[in-house]
Amino acid sequence: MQEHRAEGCQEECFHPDVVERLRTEMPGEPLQEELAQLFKVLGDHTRIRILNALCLSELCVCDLTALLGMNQSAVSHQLRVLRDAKLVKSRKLGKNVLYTLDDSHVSTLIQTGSEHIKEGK
Amino acid sequence: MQEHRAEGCQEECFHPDVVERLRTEMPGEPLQEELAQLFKVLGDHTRIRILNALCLSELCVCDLTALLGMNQSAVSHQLRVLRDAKLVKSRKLGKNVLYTLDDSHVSTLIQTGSEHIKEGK
DNA sequence: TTATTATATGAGTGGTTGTTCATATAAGGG
DNA sequence: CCCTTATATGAACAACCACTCATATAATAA
Repeated sequence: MQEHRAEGCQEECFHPDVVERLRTEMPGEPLQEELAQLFKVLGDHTRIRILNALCLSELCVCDLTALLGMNQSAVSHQLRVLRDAKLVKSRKLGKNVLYTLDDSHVSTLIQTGSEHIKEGK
Repeated sequence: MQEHRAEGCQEECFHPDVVERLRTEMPGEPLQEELAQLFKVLGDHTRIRILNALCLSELCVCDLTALLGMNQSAVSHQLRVLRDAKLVKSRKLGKNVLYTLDDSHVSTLIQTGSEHIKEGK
């Protein structure tokens, strides 16, 4: 049958017209790449614990080191990753460096992600 | 000085009281691990492109393969990852399998992430 | 049945990344 | 100045992961 071939995948795909429309309506590649990079930074157990902690209070590196029970070096490395991704900010106070979340989007992302998990039972 | 030592890091950390409070107020480890896992799944260029496409329309595997211009096998592998993470759902239609976003949290996450990037200039 | 097509999956592999170790920088205290 | 402490960083290594290739499964057509 002709009509069925028109809906098949062998020539191109199931919905060639929709695919063509998507090419113009989808976000640009640079934004999508940055998005993936952002979520990649969020996708680590240590960094999630850091962000969850900073959701509740401003903390210095040794606070986080004590809270997470891990190497100070490892914590600093992850804080650098979080800072490069603009997920946290820092300010110096004497010998210490205090970290906070960069803006409200960060806590929103964590909140939404948590809800998704809980609702998935 | 005594008072300054009480605020220092050498014994434990800068804010031992705050850290102690955080231990009880923070989400449990299992949830945080699942959160990290969720974001890890979101943190891939190919999967982000798939999700952005599914934000706009239900699509079958060959639609996505054509849209992304990549191996069908690679697309199927990533769809499996997305399905395991409950980020997408699928339904069979003849020889095809149609994919959609699992729920609204997924598009909310992508939306919030995109806003964060755009506002970061 | 056999042939064709759409999708899924196991194995192998190159590239990425989180941690540890050692060291460097920076800020006070004495 | 020197000494201690808080934080940052470079190198190296192990673990993980996204892709490719080959093949398997599922569904329709003839």
